[in-house]
Amino acid sequence: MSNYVEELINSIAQELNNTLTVQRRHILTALIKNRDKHLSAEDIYNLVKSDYESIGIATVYRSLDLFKNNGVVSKINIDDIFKYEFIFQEKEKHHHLICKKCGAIIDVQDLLVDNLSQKLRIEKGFECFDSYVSIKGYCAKCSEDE
Amino acid sequence: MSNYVEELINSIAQELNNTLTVQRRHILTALIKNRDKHLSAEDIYNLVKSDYESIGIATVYRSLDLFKNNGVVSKINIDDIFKYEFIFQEKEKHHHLICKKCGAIIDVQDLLVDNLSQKLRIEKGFECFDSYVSIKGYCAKCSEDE
DNA sequence: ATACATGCAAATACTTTGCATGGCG
DNA sequence: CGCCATGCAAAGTATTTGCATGTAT
Repeated sequence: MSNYVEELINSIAQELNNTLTVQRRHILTALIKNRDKHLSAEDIYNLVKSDYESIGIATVYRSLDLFKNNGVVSKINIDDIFKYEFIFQEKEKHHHLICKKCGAIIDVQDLLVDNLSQKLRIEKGFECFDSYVSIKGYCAKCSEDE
Repeated sequence: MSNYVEELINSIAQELNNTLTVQRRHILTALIKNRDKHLSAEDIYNLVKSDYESIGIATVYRSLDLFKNNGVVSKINIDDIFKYEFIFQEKEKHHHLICKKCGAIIDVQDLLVDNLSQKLRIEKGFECFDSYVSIKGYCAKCSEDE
């Protein structure tokens, strides 16, 4: 495993009061290594199983829930299926373009107005700490094919 | 039922080639009357059941799917549960502020930059036709209580 | 010894499907 | 008649839970 991934995981371990078991480390590793993909609970289960045979699916769900509650992963819904993704920076926005034709999921950032938090606080009194944006349409490739 | 709701349903019937059965009318009515709420499939089932006893849950799911595919309702995911809402205007955006404390769901519009579609087309070649935004945080009331 | 995490299997949603029936052109 | 929508029940998925066991302080 790369030093980078290892360091990242160790810093998360500290955040979680060093409660990172072997299983949880495997799950995090799978998420970090596949940060460009969006994994379902079962995807993660299978990935971990390939080098930690005895993992149970319940542990995967329990761990993902723990990570979600600690802001380590985000649980998103793409076309009626739940997927999990590692959150690299606290403030990173998780915005997706979803192609309705080929199913491609394109990550984008900074779609929202910059001062959104401030605007919401002033106009609505709403204190936001997480946002999720999904935009459906046709990706570049599929638009051409039209 | 108000004339308004009835007219609305009739216009949808036309869009769907007049395939609006009694059951589907009931489901639509429930959705329209509760347009300020976000209903789960079961919520809808129970609402319809109260004045159309024989409705089956499978019909609810099948109808909601039909409506979704015809752009009549949108299926959104709020805190890991699927909810359905009637779409009043073709171009209306489905943007929500979700309070993590009291669970309030506040609809907002025009959160995104105005020229988003154009920007996406130019920068990413992505042709968008629908967007969904969910922002989590504390609503005005719960922020105060902090 | 205590507390908590795990794996397994069973239980629980939630949603979809097969099929016989029914309504409508 | 032929077609499609329906209700019911059964089957599928996806996820959660109970519990005995294991592991680490």
